[in-house]
Amino acid sequence: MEEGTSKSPGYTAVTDPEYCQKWDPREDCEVRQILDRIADKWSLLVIALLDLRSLRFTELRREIDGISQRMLTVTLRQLERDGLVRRTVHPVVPPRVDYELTPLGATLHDTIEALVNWTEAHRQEIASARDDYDRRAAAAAGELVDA
Amino acid sequence: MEEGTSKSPGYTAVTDPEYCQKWDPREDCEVRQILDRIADKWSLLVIALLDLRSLRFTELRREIDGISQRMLTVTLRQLERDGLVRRTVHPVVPPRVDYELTPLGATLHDTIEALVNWTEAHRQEIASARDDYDRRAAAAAGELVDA
DNA sequence: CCGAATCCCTTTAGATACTG
DNA sequence: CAGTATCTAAAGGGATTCGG
Repeated sequence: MEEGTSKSPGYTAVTDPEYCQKWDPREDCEVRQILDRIADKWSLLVIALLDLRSLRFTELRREIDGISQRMLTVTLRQLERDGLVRRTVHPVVPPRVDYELTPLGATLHDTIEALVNWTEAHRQEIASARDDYDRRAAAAAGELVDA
Repeated sequence: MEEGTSKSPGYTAVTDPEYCQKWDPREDCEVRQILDRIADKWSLLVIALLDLRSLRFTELRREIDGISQRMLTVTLRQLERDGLVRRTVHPVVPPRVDYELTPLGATLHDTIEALVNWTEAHRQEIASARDDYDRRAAAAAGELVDA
């Protein structure tokens, strides 16, 4: 166990201090901080859409059903700050702001695609797992009433 | 463009109605619903840890710095409901509850590893992008004061 | 008109005390 | 030990307003 680097690059023993430090949320720009940004409800959606083609603010808003203007603005600013998205303001009337992935943002393509594909591949299993769980929970609640 | 399935399985044109419906957050167990669960701050961390080995409640709590008991409980319940995590209660004193990935949960290994590896590989770029952004923002604020 | 900043209110997360 | 209950803090959504 002295080495343990060949099999799984990002994974080591849970008790490995280096592993724990890497995940420490207090360190600036450590894995947790970045993961919290990427693994975000809206960020992921924005990146997935911009990976197809560059879009305007309103186009994104229309595509992402349920997002508020405020959260779209906030999300885009965070992604811009992290260098994943480029924001281009066209000084025209009416105003036009285009958003596109930067080269860095584009490197997320494979990763996000993998995530989306996994989700699509397993949604039926998850749906039935939820049904099972809910049915059991309902049954357990029924027993409590009986008792 | 009639086919368009060879290159990128999960990706189609933004205006494709099927693509849009797939992402509709109102549909039960559609992609968005599942993605919101997987691509969650704590869920991802829990799954990554359980992918190494099964852990007890308190072990998870200790490993995931910053998580509250409540959010760990909530997260684990959601993952259990979705069939990704199995919860085993040992009827002993003091009580002992073990959490492990189900076979379904284990299939997330590659995907999550890819996400973690991407994060590790690009954290420097993101850190400098943030510095750039913040320095520019500060400079812009300075100009406003001057003006 | 579009993009975004602001205000207000609701929902959710986080901290802590308590229980089987 | 492994949670639940409760309270407080913060994030998110909606409507309005403003600047270009």
